[in-house]
Amino acid sequence: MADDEDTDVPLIPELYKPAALLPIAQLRDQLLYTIETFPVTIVVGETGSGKTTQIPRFCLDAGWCADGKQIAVTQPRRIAATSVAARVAEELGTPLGQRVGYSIRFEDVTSANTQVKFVTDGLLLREMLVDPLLNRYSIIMVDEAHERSLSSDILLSLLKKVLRKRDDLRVVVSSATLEAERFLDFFTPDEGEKVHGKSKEDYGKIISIEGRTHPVEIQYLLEPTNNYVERAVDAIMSIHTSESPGDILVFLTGREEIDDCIDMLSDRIADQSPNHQKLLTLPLYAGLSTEDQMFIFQKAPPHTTKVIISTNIAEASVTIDHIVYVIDCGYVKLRTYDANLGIETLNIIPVSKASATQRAGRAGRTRPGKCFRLYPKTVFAQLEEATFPEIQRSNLAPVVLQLLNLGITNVVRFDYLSPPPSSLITRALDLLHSLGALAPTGHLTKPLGTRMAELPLEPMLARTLLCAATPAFSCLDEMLSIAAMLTLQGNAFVSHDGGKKQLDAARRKFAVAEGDHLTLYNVYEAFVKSGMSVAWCREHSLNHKNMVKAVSVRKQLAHYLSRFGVAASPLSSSDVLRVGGTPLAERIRRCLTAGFFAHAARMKSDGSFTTVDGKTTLWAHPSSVFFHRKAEWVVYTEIMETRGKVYVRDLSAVEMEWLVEAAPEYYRVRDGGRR
DNA sequence: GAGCACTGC
Repeated sequence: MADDEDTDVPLIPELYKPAALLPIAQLRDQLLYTIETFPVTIVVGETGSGKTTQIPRFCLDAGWCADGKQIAVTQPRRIAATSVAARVAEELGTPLGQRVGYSIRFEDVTSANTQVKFVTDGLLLREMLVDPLLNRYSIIMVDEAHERSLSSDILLSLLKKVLRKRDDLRVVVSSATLEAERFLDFFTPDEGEKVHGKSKEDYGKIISIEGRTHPVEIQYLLEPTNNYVERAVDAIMSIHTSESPGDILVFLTGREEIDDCIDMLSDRIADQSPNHQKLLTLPLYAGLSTEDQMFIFQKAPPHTTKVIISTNIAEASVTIDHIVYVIDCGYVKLRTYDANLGIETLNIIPVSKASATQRAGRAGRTRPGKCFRLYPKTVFAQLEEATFPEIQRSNLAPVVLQLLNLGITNVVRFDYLSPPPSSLITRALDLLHSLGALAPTGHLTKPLGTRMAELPLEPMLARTLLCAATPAFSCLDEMLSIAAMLTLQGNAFVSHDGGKKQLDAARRKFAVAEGDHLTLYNVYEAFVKSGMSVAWCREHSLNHKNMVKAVSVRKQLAHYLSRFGVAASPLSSSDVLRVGGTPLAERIRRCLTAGFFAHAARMKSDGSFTTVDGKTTLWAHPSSVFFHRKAEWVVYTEIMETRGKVYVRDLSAVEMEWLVEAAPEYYRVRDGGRR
């Protein structure tokens, strides 16, 4: 099997099946007819239907690339784009990167001969800045659209606009059943309206493809439970003692629950007789190092049942073969954004029916399976049909900035698949205005606003980086490293052997009194000096894969800046440390203030912080140097509420005067009693 | 005092 040998891909995708055996083969002619006839085709297909690999092949064979045009297939995740491209290339018997290729951030495996290109949806969005009508493509297929990710939603809106201008383009949207009608309605013209001579009826069509999964028997609890972790342990033990042997996948919501579950399970296993079939429990969540994640793919030893206890990562991002039993707690941890407070919150909420169905399906991939839902059937009936779209619960500043840069001036009346609440858009516009990206006319400022939009960074960080290049701050080299480290979102450090103490000790070695940003800078510098060593990372509890990613991000950011014609000021090495009498470390913190002035807080005597308006109490995240140390004013780069407590991460000590200097208007208005 | 679900440019 090709997939097993594909060492570049860390997680092994679905089992290989000969193309001709897939149910989709029988639908070939109907699919091609629909794509030829209708501008929009909605394909409804379960996982395992072969739609992602076969539809591009059919279109290729039918001549959709004859005139030098390409077929693009978008994926929400990098791993999917690369692994599916590899499979299609193999099926066609061509080397990857020739007729079939992929393009993801930092990796463009395509050539002049490429006809079918797999891309992440975010990357295709960026491509629209250069080629707004996507003229090089004859067909664009948006896969996994039912996941309703921020970028696939925006992409669909933009494709609708492009279709109004290009009658030769075909759009294929692949979706789970429940959302298909919604997608079709979105694309088709209104009643009585016509687009390129086509009315609602002849503009789009839905085609269903059956999957090839095995039946999964579903069982429910009779009564609701208030402790699903305990019930999960009960269910594991009951499968272990009463069902035929088979690997088990358990869905819980987060790391702590997973650890608890494993602890409780090991207590219960200790009671078992030694000659019984054994249980091997393995945690799975994104925060684990790659090596630890790989354990789940290893075959269990003889007479051993694998029990994988996972977050939502196993629902769509990671596919594990040979799972026979699924245990679903019925909840998921989901991020929402409070536009009034500007705070993101991680809440545990009930899953949607679509999610529950997807989770259950994980049991039937290789043979008939069973799914145990840790809630009553009546509860399932009341679940939402689909997960709340990301666009309705996110900080929209990055999206709004991107739309404005694409020339969409009225972001309020933009044709969203699901319009976000206006408070989210207003908040985003306010922020962009305060950062100087937005002119009073509603257009992006030039060059600041357009440059901020082009950088693959959130707006506050983009502005910080652009400020770093100005003579007053002169700290571009340093800020590039800091920005790259910040994109790791707190995942620079990792505990290799589960030792929390070791991790904290490693962190302390790099810590400096000025705060977390300069600490991150020290980590980056030390990593590069180590020769990007794996052993060095292990010794210092650092995630090597992520550190390498920071190096790539830094390179990409530097490339953008040089394209803007922005470079580090040509200071001789003796001048670098002081500019106009200001030391480097202070310039860096002043520069951070210029981008993150809206994220200021003041420390109280008990070690907690208050926001500038005095309304919210914040706590330094335990990973921050200010978890132990004192400061007065700080700016922070990230804020998130978990379990009723608001945590800030990545803090730097600043002076009140710097805040007023950085944003006199912002702070004056606040003193005047806004909000 | 004690901790981030998951993606992506």
